[in-house]
Amino acid sequence: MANALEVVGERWSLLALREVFFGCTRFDQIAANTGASRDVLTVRLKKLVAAGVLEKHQYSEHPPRYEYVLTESGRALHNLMLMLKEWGDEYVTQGPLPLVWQHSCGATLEPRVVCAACGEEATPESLTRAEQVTH
Amino acid sequence: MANALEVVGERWSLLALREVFFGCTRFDQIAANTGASRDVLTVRLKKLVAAGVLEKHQYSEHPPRYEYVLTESGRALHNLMLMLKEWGDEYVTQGPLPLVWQHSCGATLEPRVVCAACGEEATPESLTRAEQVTH
DNA sequence: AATGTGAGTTGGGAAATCAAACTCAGGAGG
DNA sequence: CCTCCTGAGTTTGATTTCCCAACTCACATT
Repeated sequence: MANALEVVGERWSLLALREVFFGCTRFDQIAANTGASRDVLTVRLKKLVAAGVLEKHQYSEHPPRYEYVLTESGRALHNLMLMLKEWGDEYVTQGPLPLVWQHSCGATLEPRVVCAACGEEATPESLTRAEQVTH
Repeated sequence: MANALEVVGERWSLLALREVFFGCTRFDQIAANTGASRDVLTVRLKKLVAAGVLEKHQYSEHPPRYEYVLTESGRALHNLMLMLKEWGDEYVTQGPLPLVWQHSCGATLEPRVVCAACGEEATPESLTRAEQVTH
């Protein structure tokens, strides 16, 4: 957790990534939609690129224009963002939700975290420490 | 997401909550295990209590001693923390993982986010915007 | 009486944040 | 050709936060 937070735990990082997920990949859009100040956003995006979460692509040479795209590592943050939104929706946000996801099965998405092996929910009580495993 | 980050998005908040999940519920323990400075930790814990994520219980009157316990809202952060750890393990942490969870089914936990309705994975491609729903 | 512990407070300097203005490269319009 | 506009940052100067070490205060222990 601490390692993950080193990379995406600073203010604006996750909101910037949310914008990229939404297809807002350009600097000015991200700045406008997140509310981050431009200087801080510059630093955050550089850090995310350095960490391999985003890549900076030049999509036009004349004039020089850039966009930020997700790497695999960045795309893998989708689950984290779903849970963050879910918790916020459930316990923080008052009134109507600004966004509701519909799953391809037709239902309104209610995300659940399960064990990949057995499909049962991963609750705090269902977990115990395992012996060290080399990564 | 932004609302959730307002509550748990500041530095040390999630690490403090991790400690409480681990059963380290006392101020000095949390400070030592997270590395947060004591003054900042004081502010964070107060904010988490105010937000209804933690409760401060006095478990001894003479001498006066306190512990922080999770509310339902706090316990609901478990999923978020699992995903944060999972992403860090997968894309940030080098070398052996400091902690591996075993699910009650016997397998090493590999958390997956699925749609509660159909049990299929909730990928970015499987989601579309739904119409507004009152909370 | 002296020392220890838990749970913070306090103080001062370093670092990060903010908003607004500025830069720079390159169109677009007249 | 001259002026205005846009995207993508930089710069600047004024706040806020953060960090760390030392201090407090109420009890307990030796």
